[in-house]
Amino acid sequence: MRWSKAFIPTLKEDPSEAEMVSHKLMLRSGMVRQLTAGVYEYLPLGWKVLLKVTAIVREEMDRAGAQELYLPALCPAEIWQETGRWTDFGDEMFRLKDRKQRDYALCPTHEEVITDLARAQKLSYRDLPQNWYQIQVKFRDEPRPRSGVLRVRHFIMKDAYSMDRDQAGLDASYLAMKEAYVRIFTRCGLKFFIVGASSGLMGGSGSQEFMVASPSGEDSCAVCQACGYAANSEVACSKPAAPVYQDGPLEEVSTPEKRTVEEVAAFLKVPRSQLMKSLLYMADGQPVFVLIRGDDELNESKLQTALGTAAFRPATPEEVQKATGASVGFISPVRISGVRIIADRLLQNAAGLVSGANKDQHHLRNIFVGRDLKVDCFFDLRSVKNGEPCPTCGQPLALTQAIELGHIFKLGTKYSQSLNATFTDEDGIEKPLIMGSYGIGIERIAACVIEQSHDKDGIVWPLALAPYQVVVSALNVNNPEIMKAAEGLYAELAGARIDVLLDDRDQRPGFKFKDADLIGIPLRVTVGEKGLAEGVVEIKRRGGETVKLPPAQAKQKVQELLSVELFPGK
RNA sequence: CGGGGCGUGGCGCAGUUGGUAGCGCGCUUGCUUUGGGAGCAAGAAGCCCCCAGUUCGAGUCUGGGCGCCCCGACCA
Repeated sequence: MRWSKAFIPTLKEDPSEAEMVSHKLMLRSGMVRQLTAGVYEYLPLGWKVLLKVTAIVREEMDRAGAQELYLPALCPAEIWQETGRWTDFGDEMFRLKDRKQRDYALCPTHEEVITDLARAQKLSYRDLPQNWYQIQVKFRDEPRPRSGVLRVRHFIMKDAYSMDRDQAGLDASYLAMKEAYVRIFTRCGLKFFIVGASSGLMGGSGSQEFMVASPSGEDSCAVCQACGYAANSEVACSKPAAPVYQDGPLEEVSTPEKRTVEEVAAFLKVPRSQLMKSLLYMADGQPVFVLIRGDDELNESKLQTALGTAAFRPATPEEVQKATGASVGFISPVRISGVRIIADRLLQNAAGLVSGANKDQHHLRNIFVGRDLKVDCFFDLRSVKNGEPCPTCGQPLALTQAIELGHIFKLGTKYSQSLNATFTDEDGIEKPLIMGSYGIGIERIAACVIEQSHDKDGIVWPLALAPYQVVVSALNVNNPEIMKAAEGLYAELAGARIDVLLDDRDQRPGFKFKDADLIGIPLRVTVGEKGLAEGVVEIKRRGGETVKLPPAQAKQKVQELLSVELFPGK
């Protein structure tokens, strides 16, 4: 490609809407432009990078035995209604009607479609296992798109779905995908880690996420350096020290206008850990008390698992009044009957607690959980805090912000059962397919690589993802000698099937260097008057050292540098 | 959905007590220049987010919308 003909609209200044480095650099390097909130256009340079990413993904998925197919993004409501997710997805699903007023969705994910495909095939155990994948656009009406290409409403995903006859088969399929993911992210040059994760709306028995540490990440992960325990905070647990409780007679105390944990603890001169937060939630339309220690934070992901439903929310002040007779801040399950009570495990056998008296401006002291209220069930409901002991080895856990790049799920039979997707086993009996699902955010890979690999001048692409591997900079297009040498090299490199860009723009050298650095091309071959006077061209690694050598040897040297970088360690 | 910020040439921004819009970058043309985002000269390019008001007169004041960004909530 000749730069003079290429559409690479670079920007000298940072666009004001961008906050993250990757966002700024993607805009400045002319990779992407925003069309509207959470919707991006990929310009030629950005698209080339995505093509490099998807090529790696395809190679590794194929190597792992998966087969590529292509499913529609437009999908009728019926199959979503069959699994219940027409409702579960709520506002996050883009919905539309056709001319006959039939409901459709723009698919946010494809379990329903793939399962529908599988059930129509009347599979035999002989056909199994199967693993089908696609690289395709997904639509999600995010409440708040942000961070450039990281959280968007329209994005490309590689999604794969495995079908097995039994759990052992699923385990093998899952492991194969996990290994493929490790290879994919490694080849993309990413530093990543794997955490145990919540299955959320997807359902199923277990899942893991592939994470890249980043202060801008939206997920928090608890990681143990000592034993390797790593989990998303949605599911992470810890072994906090067992508190010592002092028992005493239940008593009511006046606490005028003291509503929050801080206010009450300060007023009564007790540590926050001695308070019991009594939260009233509405779950599937029924009130439920959720109890947690005063110094802990309720983890809503864990609460969802405990409640077994996603349809829950904090009760309104009116609902609180109706259930307890008091206002928010002065309630507890003590002396309340007919309301389900769930509590964090740390409150098991807890005594001497302070919580609301169900009477405005009053609290209770010395609440003894075993005596004064009856908890229906204890769960782990609290969020892990930085530095708490690891649940497996006891060493301190570190909380790290991270970006989710991929997520793999053991779905089991959630979709095959609700959609009746079965196979016929050896014994002639139809059984539900045991399924797994595996996703990778394609754009996120590109953004995370930029986050991890850039300097003050711009992107530093690893060779595997670079839109061009080499740029030949002809420093003065009005000098025939330079142009002859540059054109010659360009033709030679292109002929060797190297992705090469010829900077033949009528610009000053500094301008060209800045641009080349900005878009992050790994190797730059500089053809200028200075060099030619000595009979050499210069080959410079992005952000690295320069070698000078005669033009005739340049191609070989470039190939050498490229092959070293493409197969690191070999 | 709560809180905050911002909408003015393609991009980054300025615009005073209300008086008919400007700077830098980019773009076009010419000349000079050519090793880290050149200089000079001449140009083109603006429904000042939209709609209503107030006013002789609104980018500026008032009201109502819409859009975008950030924080939180939410979220494979």
